[in-house]
Amino acid sequence: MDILTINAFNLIKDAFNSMPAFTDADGNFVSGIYGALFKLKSIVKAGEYKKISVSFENGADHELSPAVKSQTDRLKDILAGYTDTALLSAEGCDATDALADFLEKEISLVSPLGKAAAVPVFEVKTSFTSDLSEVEELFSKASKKCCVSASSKNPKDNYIGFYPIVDTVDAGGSIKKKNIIGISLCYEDETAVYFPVQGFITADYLGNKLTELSKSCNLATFDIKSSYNLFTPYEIESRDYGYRDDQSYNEGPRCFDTLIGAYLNDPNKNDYMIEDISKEYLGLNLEKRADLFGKEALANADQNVLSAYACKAAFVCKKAAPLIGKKLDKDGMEGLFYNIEMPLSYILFAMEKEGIIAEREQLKIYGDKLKVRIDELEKDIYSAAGVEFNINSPKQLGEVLFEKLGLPAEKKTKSGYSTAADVLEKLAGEHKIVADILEYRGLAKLKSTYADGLAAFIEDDNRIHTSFNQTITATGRISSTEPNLQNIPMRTELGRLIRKVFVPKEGYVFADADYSQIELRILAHMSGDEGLIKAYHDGEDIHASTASKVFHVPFAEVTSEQRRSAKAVNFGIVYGISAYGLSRDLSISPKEAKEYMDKYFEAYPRVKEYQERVVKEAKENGTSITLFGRKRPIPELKASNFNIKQFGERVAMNAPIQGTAADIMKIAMINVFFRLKKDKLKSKLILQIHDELVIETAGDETDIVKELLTKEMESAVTLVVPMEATCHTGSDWYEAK
DNA sequence: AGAGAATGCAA
DNA sequence: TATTGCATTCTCT
Repeated sequence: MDILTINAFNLIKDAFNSMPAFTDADGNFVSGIYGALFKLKSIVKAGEYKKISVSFENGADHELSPAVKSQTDRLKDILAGYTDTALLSAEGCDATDALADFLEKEISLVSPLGKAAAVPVFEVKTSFTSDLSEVEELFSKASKKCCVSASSKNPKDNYIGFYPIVDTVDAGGSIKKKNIIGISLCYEDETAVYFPVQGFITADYLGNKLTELSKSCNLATFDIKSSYNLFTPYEIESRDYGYRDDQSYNEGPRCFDTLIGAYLNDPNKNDYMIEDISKEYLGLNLEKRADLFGKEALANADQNVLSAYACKAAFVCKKAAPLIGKKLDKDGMEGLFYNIEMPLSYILFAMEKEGIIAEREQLKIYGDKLKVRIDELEKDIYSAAGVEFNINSPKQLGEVLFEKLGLPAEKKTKSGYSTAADVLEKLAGEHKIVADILEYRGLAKLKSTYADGLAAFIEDDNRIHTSFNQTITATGRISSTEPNLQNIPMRTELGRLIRKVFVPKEGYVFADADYSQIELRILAHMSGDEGLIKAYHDGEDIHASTASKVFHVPFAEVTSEQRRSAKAVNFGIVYGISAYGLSRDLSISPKEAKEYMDKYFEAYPRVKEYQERVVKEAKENGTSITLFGRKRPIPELKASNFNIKQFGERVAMNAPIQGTAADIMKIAMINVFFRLKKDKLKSKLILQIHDELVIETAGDETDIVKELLTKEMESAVTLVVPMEATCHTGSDWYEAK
């Protein structure tokens, strides 16, 4: 009777809906929590009830918006912090002053300023329309309002923001289909409008409108790659030349991807969401897409909510683009952005769209073959162990090996025994089960990740369409997901056979070209080391040459063992070496490894100077930089923790080299792509694997493409050492590599 | 369900 | 106690 039970969901919902929403510094809604805590405090203070109980029971979960749900969860966490945990139980806790004080304190914590305050809000008016004549008129207005003169310098402060709404739906296997269900347009500060794909307003229609706009206006969006299936910007459509190291991007209208720009400005982040860009560059809290729509298909979303969201996003693109651009300019990355990354985004789109044929039946046969052997090994392992257990579980495997069988353990990981391959290899002599486990592991990996894994990505056109991601890596490399086609096995013959399922279409072959030691050549260039440069000019085997210098033996007398060691040292140098790391790689003592390194630096003194220089500069500027101006901040260098600082130093040594290699490959891709286009060849660029490009080549174009590919890669950049690329052709990827 | 750890594949 | 990634499986929350 004296107890009041309050439902938290209703509390949050009422509070959230009855006042202007605001968020915390991370962009999460907290106004519902704020209101709920405030109401609770009032009730406690009023003293009408002796006991208070907050219930988190909820019968209609699916009807709640994600924003309400997440705030309710957070409220639960907050209230769980109260000393009397009966607050959350049915009995309830006493409505004391202590509870009121606790609530008061929590109220002050739900805002970044220590008190709740409304944050800046979007002042843009939003609407939507599917009326053809209205849409026509709006596009025409946009075009007039944002027209950029083709002759005079582009001020780059006036953008038409657009934001496509893309719905992702499962299409079986691991395949996801992406549908554009509308786009929003923002061409003035005050208003934005959303055009749902509907009736006469088709995706094609909207795409053509955008292409038209791109002829005369600067367009800004977020993740432009995802809108290329809607439209091709005029600058791409009309382009017939490769990379240009000039400022022609200052003339004529350009497209601006705020995602790519934000990535270049801060490449260390893991993800770039438009909400973050809104917050960071404009100080505006754009609602998180997941908060508004949850996991529901956007096609079913409330048109008003979707429209408002899309409009605000377009507004963010319009307003953030000039600011992102200004920062790029200030940091000397405008050229990198306009001359490399923006055109590259289209190339990646085209490569994804093209895809690569994977033969389903061959993959199945391969997988079945693996299965036979896996089953055999499984049986042997169980009988040797005396129990059946999950071999894939490091925990269970560790128990079997190190407790049941009593093999000597190296307790290495946080959660128990390490069963990593290098540990197991050392135990191979102890028990015959170990070799079986290693073989089992290898085959299971091939089956699950490659045989079965890849098969799930084969679409109706018999092709795998990977995603190339341009804004993931801290160094400027591209990455590949769903599936990752940049880590198809190569080292072992059995694994390498997977590549046989990747074949060109009828009448075509693969042309596969890779750079020869691009990173070491870049090191030679950037360090200016005469010995390294000379070795490359003389066309020497660089690892043998290094071995000759490090071990002080004539070039002709270098043993294969010495060459192998030298190769490992060369790799280590590129990664930012430590004696311990090298010793582990070569299975030698750290002392010996240190000697190798000292001799290496004696042989190539400018390399040592170079490494010291880049670390010093990185410490001064807080960033590393590539030949083409790509920057990577290295906050680790300021750390007080020795290991973290050491890591920062290795990063400072590696990032300019790996990053420059990435820059060069991107330039080569631009040159290759637009050369194929200009020469109207049927052959298409389909894969990039960091230092390797694959072209699906029409049979009658084989010689031309081989020549073109090699030449464009080798001449992408001119360094003090020659760039060398080797091209092979074949009727599958295995043969072509 | 989602996160993190362990493992292993590539350049 | 070497650089950059991504996928799978297991395990815990």
